[in-house]
Amino acid sequence: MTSFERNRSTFVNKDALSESYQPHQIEERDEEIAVYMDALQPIVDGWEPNNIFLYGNTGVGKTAVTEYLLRMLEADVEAYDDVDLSVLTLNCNTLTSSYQVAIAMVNTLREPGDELSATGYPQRTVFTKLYSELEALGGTVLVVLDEIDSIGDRDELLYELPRARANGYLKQTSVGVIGISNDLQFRDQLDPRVKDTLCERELQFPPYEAPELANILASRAAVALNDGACDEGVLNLCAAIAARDSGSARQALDLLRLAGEAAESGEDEVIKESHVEDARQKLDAKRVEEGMRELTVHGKLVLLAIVSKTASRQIPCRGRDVYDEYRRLCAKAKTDPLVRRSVNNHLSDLRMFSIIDATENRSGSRGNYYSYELNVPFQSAVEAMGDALALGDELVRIRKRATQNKML
DNA sequence: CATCCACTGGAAGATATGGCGA
DNA sequence: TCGCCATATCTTCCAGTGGATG
Repeated sequence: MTSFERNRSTFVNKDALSESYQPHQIEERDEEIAVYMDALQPIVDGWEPNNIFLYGNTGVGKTAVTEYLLRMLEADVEAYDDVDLSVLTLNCNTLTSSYQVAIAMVNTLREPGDELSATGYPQRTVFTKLYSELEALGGTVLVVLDEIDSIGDRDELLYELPRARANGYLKQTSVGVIGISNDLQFRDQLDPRVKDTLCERELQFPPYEAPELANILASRAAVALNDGACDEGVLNLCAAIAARDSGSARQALDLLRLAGEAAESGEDEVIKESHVEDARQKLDAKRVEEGMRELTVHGKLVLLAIVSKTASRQIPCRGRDVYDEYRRLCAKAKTDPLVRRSVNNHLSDLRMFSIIDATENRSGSRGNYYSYELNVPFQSAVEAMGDALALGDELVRIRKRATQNKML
């Protein structure tokens, strides 16, 4: 008689290493928490809330600390009858204007089925609808706008919201805005009037250093992993890698989680340093795939042009040659090619995603231009292209050339 | 020292798409 | 239906760049 048995696992609770996990204690952010609590204090005291602006790279604890403190604040404020607090959290990730943020806010406040559509209304109308939703809540409303930098320079809402009461749009409700930004430049490019109010209280989260990351990892590993599931040095290695490239706890935790998965799938009971190396490559590949998903058809064609040049070892490759290859691919795909300027835009997008790299060439009377090359493993790029372009035979040829040139 | 090359990238306008209200 | 509204993507135009060249 056979039976099912649970695999002996590296993990006890893998969730403790995932993005959504909320730890009971926040490590290594005591100073920030103290300043943050001070900025939130007026709410407890029954005064108008401060507007708070947080900035720092991804994975340095801005969102985690915010969630942690606001949960605590909501619980603690229960004790006071005269404080009526609501928290409205919104990730502005995919929202590219104040208009869209306002619509998303209204929609989170409304019942399902009664939502606004993404376009069609004048901006003023949307703001008015937002005010009436906020007014209906009453009391103090904290609006948390995570990744607020994605609205770029269309920041009217950030001007409006903090002034809503002063301008008579709200009577029953006081609004405090907590803006969270990954982009350090965003603060500086804000309209000066916005900066004055929104950045009333500012809080910068510096990148984590390696020892701090090691502590964070240790405390999560204690919950997530079996005792002895981890070789000496693995935590430190994850911490060191993450500290060097980003200072991000997110990256450190991802490395550990993926290393654990690599160990499990290799039937190893213990995570070793080699598994961390695997994890790192996986993370790289994931980054490319995610960047790739954002690309339009032409963005992909431009990238494919560079991939194709790479397969023939004709890199680094100047814009002109990329463009020629791109036009050839467009003809294959029976798509009208874009003009050169637009392809330039795609190239600079790809550069922003760090999928490609550009070096400046200044050759005097023969002009200045960029030379492009892939900035990710060739393999990951080819795989992430998938067959979205219906250019299967072209992909086959690229792979073949790459094999001949010993790229794969 | 002016000129030139071969771009880069900002600005503004065009086009297409999807949705509102009358 | 029509006139508006917002957005994404693309096009057109063009000023700016800076080392080599004569």
